[in-house]
Amino acid sequence: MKTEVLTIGQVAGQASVHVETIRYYQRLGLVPKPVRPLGGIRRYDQQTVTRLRFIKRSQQLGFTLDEVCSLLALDDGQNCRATRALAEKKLVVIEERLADLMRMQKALKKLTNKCASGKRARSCPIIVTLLNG
Amino acid sequence: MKTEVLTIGQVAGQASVHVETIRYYQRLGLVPKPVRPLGGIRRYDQQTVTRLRFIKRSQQLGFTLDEVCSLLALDDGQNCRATRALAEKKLVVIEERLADLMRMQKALKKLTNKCASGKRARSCPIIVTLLNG
DNA sequence: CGTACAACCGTACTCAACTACGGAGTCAAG
DNA sequence: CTTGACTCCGTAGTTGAGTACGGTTGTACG
Repeated sequence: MKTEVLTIGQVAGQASVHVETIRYYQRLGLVPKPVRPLGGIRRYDQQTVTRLRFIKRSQQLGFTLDEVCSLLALDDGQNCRATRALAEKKLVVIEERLADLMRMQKALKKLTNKCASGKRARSCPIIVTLLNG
Repeated sequence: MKTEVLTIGQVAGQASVHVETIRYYQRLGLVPKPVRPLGGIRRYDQQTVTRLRFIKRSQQLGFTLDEVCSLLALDDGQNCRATRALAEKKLVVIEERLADLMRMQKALKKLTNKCASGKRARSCPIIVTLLNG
């Protein structure tokens, strides 16, 4: 049962990450570093690929690497409550960021509309707003 | 007409920024650096406060300092077209980020709901999703 | 055996927008 | 005339998630 057959480059290819990224994650402790046989190169198994995909998916959900660390600590799936807590906290943060961006969107839309509809005003309404609040 | 009466600290206070931030902006060329009288301290006028507020408001709309630089170049208000172009470009970026965050929000909501409604599943659905995509 | 391509490793750099630090000089109040 | 707050200046550190560099081994192919 020799599953450790992949080189770091092959793992990177399968997980669609750069080799350097894997080495970076190893430094952070997110990905285990297989033993290096005397004077040889390290070999990885499929689990590493799985773990990298886990990390990438978590990131796509907005988790930082630090938080991914916590998620990985729960990856036996037996701590649903803790996992859900993390997800809910992240959801709150995301909704705050959403509110922020929506405020910006609204303001910018208003400004560009004012600008577009301007009857060649003496002064650009965007600049005026930025100057005077 | 001696308008240059403020110290950097007073400017900072009026604009609600840190002194160090002003000095940083000066290095970037966003804020002019008044001449320093021989062996004295620099004095600022109200315009500097106005400019700092301009910068802050621009940032609140999502502009980077680099972009604020371009906006400042247009601050005579006579280049409405160029200004609007900047605002519209920014709007696009913001709407992309909004879409991204909304995707995350939706996914996280779905996951936490699954988790909440789980009849003590053997495995946490969040973890399972992260593991298997 | 030679060549070319990987892997290994540590260190340093990137981006943005600051923030911190340390030492020297200046200024106003008491 | 001293004290304490403030200013000036340059340099370095912070955060997060990598990316780049450069030199040394390892390895697969012919």
